[in-house]
Amino acid sequence: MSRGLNKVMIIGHLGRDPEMRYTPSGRPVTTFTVATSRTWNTADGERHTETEWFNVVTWGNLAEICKQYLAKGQQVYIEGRLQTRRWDDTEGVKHTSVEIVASEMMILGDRRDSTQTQGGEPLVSDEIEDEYPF
Amino acid sequence: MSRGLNKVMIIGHLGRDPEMRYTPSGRPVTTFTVATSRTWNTADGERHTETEWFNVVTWGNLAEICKQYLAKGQQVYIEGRLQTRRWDDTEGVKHTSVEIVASEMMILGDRRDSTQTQGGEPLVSDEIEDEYPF
Amino acid sequence: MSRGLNKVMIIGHLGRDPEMRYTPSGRPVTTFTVATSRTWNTADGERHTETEWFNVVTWGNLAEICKQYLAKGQQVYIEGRLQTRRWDDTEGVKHTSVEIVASEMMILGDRRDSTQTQGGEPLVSDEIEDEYPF
Amino acid sequence: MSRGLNKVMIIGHLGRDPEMRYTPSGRPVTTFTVATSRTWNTADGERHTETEWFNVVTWGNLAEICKQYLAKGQQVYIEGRLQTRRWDDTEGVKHTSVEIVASEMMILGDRRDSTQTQGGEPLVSDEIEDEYPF
DNA sequence: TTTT
DNA sequence: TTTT
Repeated sequence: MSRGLNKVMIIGHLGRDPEMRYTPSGRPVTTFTVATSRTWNTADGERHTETEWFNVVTWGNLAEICKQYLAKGQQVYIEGRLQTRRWDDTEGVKHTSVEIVASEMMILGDRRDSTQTQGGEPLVSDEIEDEYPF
Repeated sequence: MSRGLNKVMIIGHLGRDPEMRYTPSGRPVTTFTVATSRTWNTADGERHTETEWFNVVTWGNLAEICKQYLAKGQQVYIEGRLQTRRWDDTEGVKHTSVEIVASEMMILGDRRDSTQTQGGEPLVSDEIEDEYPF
Repeated sequence: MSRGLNKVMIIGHLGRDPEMRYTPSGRPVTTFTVATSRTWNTADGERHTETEWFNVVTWGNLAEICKQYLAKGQQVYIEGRLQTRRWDDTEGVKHTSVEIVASEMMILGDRRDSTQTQGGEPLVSDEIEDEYPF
Repeated sequence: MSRGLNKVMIIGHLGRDPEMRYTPSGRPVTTFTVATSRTWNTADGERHTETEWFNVVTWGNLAEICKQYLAKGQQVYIEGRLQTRRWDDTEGVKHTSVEIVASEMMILGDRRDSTQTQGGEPLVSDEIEDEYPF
């Protein structure tokens, strides 16, 4: 049971390929950015678009899956909680980082496209399927 | 139809009374902060609590309702989208603000308590009910 | 990673005390109902309220927690997935049951109230706190 | 402000083309079905898939957009509330229908594919874009 | 830095 | 009835 709700759900496109590293204790962490766009018409009929960028962090198994199957440009659904981190850099300047700690990820759209984006030969569905460890 | 999803849902308690102001064009804006707590046990059995604070912004009718019915300490459900604003202050220092632009608000728990918190006589449920304009 | 999203989030009040039973293999299952109300005004100024009832099912640890801490009338947040079950009864009549298989539960409002509802002495917050196994 | 939360969010594929009709008062209503699949591995390593079907109802502008841009097989995000309707048919048999009354819809994946699915010539992106009234 |  |  939880004592509060802190839930973020986004659908958008990756701004760059995911990056994976390991904590000193060997735990995988993958980070990437996701752009979500919003379009609306003003009263005078003009059309506006605003893009909000999210920093996404994933841990453990999900980190490995994200590293392996996600690439720049792909459309994804991400669910997680919002986390603000604050730190001082070596020159004493304060920094704040807001990020989504993801608990769920879902690749949207056609998977063949996404595989092609990662370079290499396009795979047929069955071959992709067989590769999926989940 | 939207082109991306940017949805935040939180349940927590107000850190202070809401503040309402008006834009130059007369549109009401109400802001307040909400704390959401998360508790978990580490592998060695220790218990941790972490609190994430959210800045909430509401506009129009919802701004007026929030000003009128919310108070410090109350438990609320807030739904909206995340928005990052960046600006330079008069000394040229860069600032970033992350806030939830709320589209839904729901008072949780017993309303008599919340009314008492706002000062004045405690009201019975029916009397409160009659006051609600929505 | 999931292949589809099936997510339900509700806030409402329990229609009756939860009921716990065990599967043949000893796994606890707790069920209860939750009412969520929606109020709106029609064009001609009349006010309407509609109540939607949800059947909630919880398994394992969450089932035990729900049995122990929830009671009729309490306000809760429930998150889970929607599941439709179909079966024929002994007379061959077809039945359909739609229920939320809960993954998250959160008691809303003041806990002292909820404890009182369960009968027995009202507890102060700290005492309740100590009892919580999660 | 709402008095309860009743929110459903799904991502899945349309089981058939949407159907639009009009109420006696001329209000458009579009209905379609969406399949959401869930895959998991049992303890003994077997893989299971379960599909949950949702009936989706949309009204007004959203109904017209869904009729115009959705087709069988497309992947969509749908957000709305769950509604149960009960009625007796002409032979006195009781019926129950559970459906999502949608408030948001988002087409996922590549739009060119979805347009092709609707039959006719595949369109290039710009041509599709120009057609979009929102 | 994404996408339509 | 969908999709991977």
